[in-house]
Amino acid sequence: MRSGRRPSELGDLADLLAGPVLPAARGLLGCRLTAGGVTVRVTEVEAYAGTAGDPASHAHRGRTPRNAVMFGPSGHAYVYFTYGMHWCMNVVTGPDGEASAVLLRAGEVVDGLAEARLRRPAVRRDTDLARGPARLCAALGIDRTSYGRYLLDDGPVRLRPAGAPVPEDAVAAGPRVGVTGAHDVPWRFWIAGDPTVSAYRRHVPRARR
DNA sequence: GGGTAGATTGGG
DNA sequence: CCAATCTACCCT
Repeated sequence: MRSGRRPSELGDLADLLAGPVLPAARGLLGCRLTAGGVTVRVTEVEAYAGTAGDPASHAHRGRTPRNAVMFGPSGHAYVYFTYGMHWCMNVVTGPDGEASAVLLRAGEVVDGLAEARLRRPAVRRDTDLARGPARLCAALGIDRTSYGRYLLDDGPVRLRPAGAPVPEDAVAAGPRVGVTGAHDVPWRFWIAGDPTVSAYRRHVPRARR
């Protein structure tokens, strides 16, 4: 896409995702993700570089069956299972062969509210439905079946450009949540003041038993 | 093959 | 603060 512009067309979004991960992460803010009858507006993301110099990336130690899709072309979903119970979703970015990706950390449910509530019955406030990477996937019904899916066509999981562009000065940046290292790298981006942005939690290694 | 830490969440 | 719950990945 033309540099400095947020994606307004599907082609712009495809070009953005094919480029460097940091602009891609910022540009994903405001985009719509639809799955399972629910649509969210993305409000918080984190960038992860490929094997080069990002110890927090799942691709840091090279290609494995789990992270294989990260090494492929951009625009596909990298979905992983963690803590024995949660699914999280990334959008693969960068050129084919480079394993960068953007974690979708939170969103605002803008359509399919009833469906989202069915999947997250304990939630009280609508702003909590997709407030967190695993909560977002739960609200949308995203699991292993979404692994590798291309997001820019008319498949079951669809990513679309922002309805209203997010102004540059409305984007805040800070350290990534839950990562053990690289706390000096401000690769988490969110829409400042948005109530659906997840709370920051410092990573605490679990005590050994 | 075994041991361990994990891009989290919900409850106390 | 801590348990839940299980998998991918590295190696005591």
